[in-house]
Amino acid sequence: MQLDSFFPYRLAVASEAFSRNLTDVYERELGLSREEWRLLFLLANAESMTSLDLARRTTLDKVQVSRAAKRLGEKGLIVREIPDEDRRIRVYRCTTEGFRQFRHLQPKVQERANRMLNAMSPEDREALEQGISALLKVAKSD
Amino acid sequence: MQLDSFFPYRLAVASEAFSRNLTDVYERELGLSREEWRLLFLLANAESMTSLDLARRTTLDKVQVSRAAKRLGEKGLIVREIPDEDRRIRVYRCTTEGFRQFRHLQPKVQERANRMLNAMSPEDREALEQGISALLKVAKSD
DNA sequence: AACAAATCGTTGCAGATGCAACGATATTGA
DNA sequence: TCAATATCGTTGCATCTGCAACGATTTGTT
Repeated sequence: MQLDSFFPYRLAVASEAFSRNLTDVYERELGLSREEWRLLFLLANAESMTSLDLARRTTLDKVQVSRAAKRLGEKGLIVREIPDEDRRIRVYRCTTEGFRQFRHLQPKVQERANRMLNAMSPEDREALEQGISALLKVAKSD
Repeated sequence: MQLDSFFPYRLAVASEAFSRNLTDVYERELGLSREEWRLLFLLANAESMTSLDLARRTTLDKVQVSRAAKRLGEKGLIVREIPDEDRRIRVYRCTTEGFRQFRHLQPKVQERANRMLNAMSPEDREALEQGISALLKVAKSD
């Protein structure tokens, strides 16, 4: 058995290569890490979210959320609020600037992703989508 | 557009989940990182390899190879040699213990991978294999 | 031969990461 | 009520990581 034919390895390499390609975009344009990008993505599409919501929906733990949110705050892209109902919790929302930057950036990221996906045949693309969906179901629970 | 339906995100989540599952095995059994596991994998299937060979075939850079190899050496799983032809280069090879541990560990890792893959339907599994192969081709070069 | 440039591996350092401990707040139960 | 317990976010710390710089060695040039 060769490493290059070991499926888990191939999956990891493909995913890393794809991811790095996208990271290039928001890293260079806005200086965002992948974690920050994920939070901005969620917050740009929601009125507001708590840390726990963010953690659940990004597969980040609370420390990562806390730090990524802190940096996004320092960049003026999101703001943090402490609700009176429960002062342990933090509620985040996009700033106007955050929305603006996201609207500017998202199409570029999408375009970069599409560039790679469009380099594949429609059949391969569909297979990939189907395979990843199926894998998500079985790998998540385990 | 929701984050959960954004393909790059789904790919990353699936890959991370899969990878973490396998890491559990060689992390717990031998205290190996993913980098170390990759090097051991290559060296257990080759007579010997140089740092450059290892780097090329693992998508690790030379620093990662150097550090992972150092740790594998400290664990007695591989040895390092400096060839007389070119004393800048390092040549690595598995120790008897390295081969032994790999033969012991590899089936367990494979089994864990198979457990997840077998939880998928044959069609999904095939689609996944096809999709990842195609993705590797386009994402690597870019 | 001798010096400049290139190659290779390692190390130092700054920043990132994961984990446990902590402080603040809220909930529970006696 | 109030003390014990649980929840949430942040911080400290040890470790890991990526990058540039470095020393050792080899190659190329004159």
